[in-house]
Amino acid sequence: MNFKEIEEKWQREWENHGIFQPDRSEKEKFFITIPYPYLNGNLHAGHTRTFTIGDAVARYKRMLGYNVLFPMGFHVTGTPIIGLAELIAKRDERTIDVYTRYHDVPYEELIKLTTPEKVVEYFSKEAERALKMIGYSIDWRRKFTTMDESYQRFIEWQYWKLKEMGLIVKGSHPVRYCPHDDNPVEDHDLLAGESATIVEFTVIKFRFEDNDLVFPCATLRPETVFGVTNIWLKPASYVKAYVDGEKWIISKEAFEKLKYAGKEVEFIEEVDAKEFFGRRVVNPVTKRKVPILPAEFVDTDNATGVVMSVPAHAPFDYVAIQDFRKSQTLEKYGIPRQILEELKPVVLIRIEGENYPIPAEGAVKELNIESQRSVDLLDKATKMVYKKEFHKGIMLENTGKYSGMKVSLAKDIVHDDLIKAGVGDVFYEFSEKPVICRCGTKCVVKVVEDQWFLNYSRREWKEKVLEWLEEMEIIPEYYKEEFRNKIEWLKDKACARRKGLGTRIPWDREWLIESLSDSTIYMAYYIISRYINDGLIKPENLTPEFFDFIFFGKGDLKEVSSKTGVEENLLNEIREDFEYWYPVDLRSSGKDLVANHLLFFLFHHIALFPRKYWPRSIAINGFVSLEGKKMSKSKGPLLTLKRAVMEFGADVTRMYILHASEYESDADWKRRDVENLSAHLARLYTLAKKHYLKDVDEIDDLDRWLISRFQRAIKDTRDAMDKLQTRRAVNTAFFEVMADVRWYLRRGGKNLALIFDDWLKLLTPFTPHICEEIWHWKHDSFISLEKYPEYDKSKVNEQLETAEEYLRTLIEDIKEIKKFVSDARKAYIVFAEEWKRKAVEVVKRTGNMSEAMKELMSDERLRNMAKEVQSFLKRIFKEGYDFAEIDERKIVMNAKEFIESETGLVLDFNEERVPEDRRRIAMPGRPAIYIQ
RNA sequence: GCGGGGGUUGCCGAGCGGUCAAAGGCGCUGGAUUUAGGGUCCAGUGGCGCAGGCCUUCGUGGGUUCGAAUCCCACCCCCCGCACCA
Repeated sequence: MNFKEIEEKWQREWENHGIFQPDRSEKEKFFITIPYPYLNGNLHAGHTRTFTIGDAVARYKRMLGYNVLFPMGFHVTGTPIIGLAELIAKRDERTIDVYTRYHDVPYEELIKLTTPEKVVEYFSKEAERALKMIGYSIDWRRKFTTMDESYQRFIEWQYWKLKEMGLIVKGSHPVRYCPHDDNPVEDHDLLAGESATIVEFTVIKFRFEDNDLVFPCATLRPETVFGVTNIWLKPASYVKAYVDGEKWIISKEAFEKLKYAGKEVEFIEEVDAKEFFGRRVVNPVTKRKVPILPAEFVDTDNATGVVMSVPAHAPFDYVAIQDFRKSQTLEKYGIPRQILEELKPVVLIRIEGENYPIPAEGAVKELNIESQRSVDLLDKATKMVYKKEFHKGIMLENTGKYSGMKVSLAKDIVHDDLIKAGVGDVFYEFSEKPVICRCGTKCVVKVVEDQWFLNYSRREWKEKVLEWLEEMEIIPEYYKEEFRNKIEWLKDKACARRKGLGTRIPWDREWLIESLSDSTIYMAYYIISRYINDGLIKPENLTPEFFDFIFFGKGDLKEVSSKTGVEENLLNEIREDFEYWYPVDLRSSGKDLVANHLLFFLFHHIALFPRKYWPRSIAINGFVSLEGKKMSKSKGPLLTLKRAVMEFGADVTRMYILHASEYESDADWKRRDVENLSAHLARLYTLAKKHYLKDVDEIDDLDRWLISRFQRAIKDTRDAMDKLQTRRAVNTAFFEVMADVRWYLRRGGKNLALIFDDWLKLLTPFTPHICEEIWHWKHDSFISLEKYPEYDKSKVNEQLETAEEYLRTLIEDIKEIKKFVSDARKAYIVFAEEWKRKAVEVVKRTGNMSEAMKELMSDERLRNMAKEVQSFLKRIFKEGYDFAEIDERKIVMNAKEFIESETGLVLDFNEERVPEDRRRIAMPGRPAIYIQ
């Protein structure tokens, strides 16, 4: 058998007959979408998984009788494609290597892709080819890319709408930025510091006691401002500068950073920190005058380089002050020693059950820290204190209006209050350093001003989304909680970019709409795109009136027609299409999109469309790794969809990926397992060859058993597919049916054809090509369009199933015993005597030992063997008493030859030959076996 | 740290109060096959056992229960997200 040939043949046939191109009809519709892929490379195993699941569901639903729409488009918005084109143009070695080696792009082809347009052109063609090669039932009439002019009209319309609704606001936000490239930096642009996040420091302005010089102390713990005993500067050169009109003392590094922080900064002069030591500044909150002191641990490259000292709660500060006692530092700077008196820790946070009166002291003692040079230990101590106080701490009386508040709460409130009072500010800093751009420059945090934001933090919007979430089906269910949390957590999102491909913000054309922000409701665009692809709609027809009419039914038909230049009939047609297909019934996606795209997908649908068009369900699937290794588009390893299909075939690839793990968990692609799987599939084919076309003989119990078992497989498979549990579905439909089939054949079954049609149908969503092929040996229709098998309860025969199970156990038992008998020839079978059956029945009814005994003893025959009856009853109670109602003798007699061939023993039913003590073991459902 | 998920027999993974030594696949072992391998088919695959049995396992430690892989509590470990990036 040649998988490849079969697959190509049926893909051709499907396409020629257009069987996956649904139009509006009387049938109930099912609209399933998978996120369109981003085209900065070839489709890989991750796509393979998400798409195959989608296709299996699409095919399944189709066979259930739904009119299924399963469309696909391509995403090209954003910077990576541009970046890729640039790298290729530059002949970047690593890129060339990754794209030839992992993305399977031939070198000669690759080096031609020097513009974004060429990249998109190439990869979209490749993607479409790959998606066809694996046999997805996609309606290709609707494809598009997000660069298409028509799509841009659609996005512009959407953003005008959002703007009208007041959902787009202006704001600023911090980004990672390279001063050299003069551009924001993405993860893959970094040499170091990929995991660094942007941390927001609170700046508290301490003023000189006798002039307006500001010492901006940066802290992550603004709530401890009440415990400040002094402030720290490093004995080094600082900068005096105007910052938004104030004179600030800051480190040199901070001065550079502030230039990007959206502040007006002007250099005045360099100053030596020495000048300030011993002099005093005023705590803007407590008004206490505190001294400026030197400390080596101050990192001038962290925030402002000016630090407030809270010895009670900050181990660094505590230890630095201790150091004064041991060293001559104070003398060195001419500071009187009495100052130490002032530096006593001021405790301002209480923790229930805390051992040490001063938390910082406690941590320092616990870790045995001697000097401020033990930076690692001090970091650890800081974390310890911080963690404890943040979660369990309560603000003390000396914190004024914050007294009694939880620290976790007070922190933010103090921060906000400081800023409101004009004595606070923010300073953005990286959580880890260094952060270095590919060009070798140290990155900074830049605050981007006047940017457009989607106002996701708006309460009413969130409420609506949260409310709808409760109505939706989320698969797996536990993700609903995750969605709830993420909706709450979602803040305003910058939706505009300076660089990249995409659509310009229609009212501010300097900005482009960011790539996730243009992909929120594009499923609605699939309805229109087919008319665009047919040439019936041109970009110039896509006026706001057009979209308003199609999506909302807004406007007078005649007027809309004249304004858009689209015929009335066509407008109606498209409007009806939309009403028919919308909403999206299922959006199935990888779990990486939960906290972004899927949220936006919900938010935008809910904002823009009437309730009846809101998404019905979302499903989340896991990732794919390769031989246990994480895949990476830009670094490898990577397995392209195309390569998988070329090497293993479409059906094998599909079945493997569906069966590799259950829907929500991660799957691992193991080459060896994949190879093995083709053997399984080949077995199906071989079985078909042997049995599918055979006429069915008269049906016997064994056939009925197979049919009965098969009913369960149908039920289980459907149940699994309804929950998108593809692994379970494949396991049941393929492997477990296969196991039954093997038993059936081993038992001498001859009529496998009985279930074959239905078996093929059952498997069609998973392995459509081979099923289509075999099906056509007998039929002219497409199995892909056949009706999915239905569970028929009347065909389930419990008795027969129990009988087969009985037989299986009997054979196992005989084999088990046989192990212990050398030179075994005969197996004597003795069935339980009739009275035992009766006894079981009595026990079942009475459920009580003494009552059962009493009743049985009323039978004279049994009374004569009271002892044996009693011990039997004991045994039933001990071992349980659930025996099936089957005719054991008949079953064994009918299967005599089979048992003999399976066990290699001759069966004998002559009870005389069996010793008394063996014979007595016989139970209903479990005969005595004696082997000689 | 916060939030979500998870730790099952050699591996992947089902099971989620009794029918569980625990589905299915992989791997391994043995057998069959006009028997070189490979493929295919069949069987076995925790330990012990001269009779269908017994013993020990489901991250660790407790608990609830006649009975727990399954329920409760504590602890340990792993994965993912924490954003402006597709």
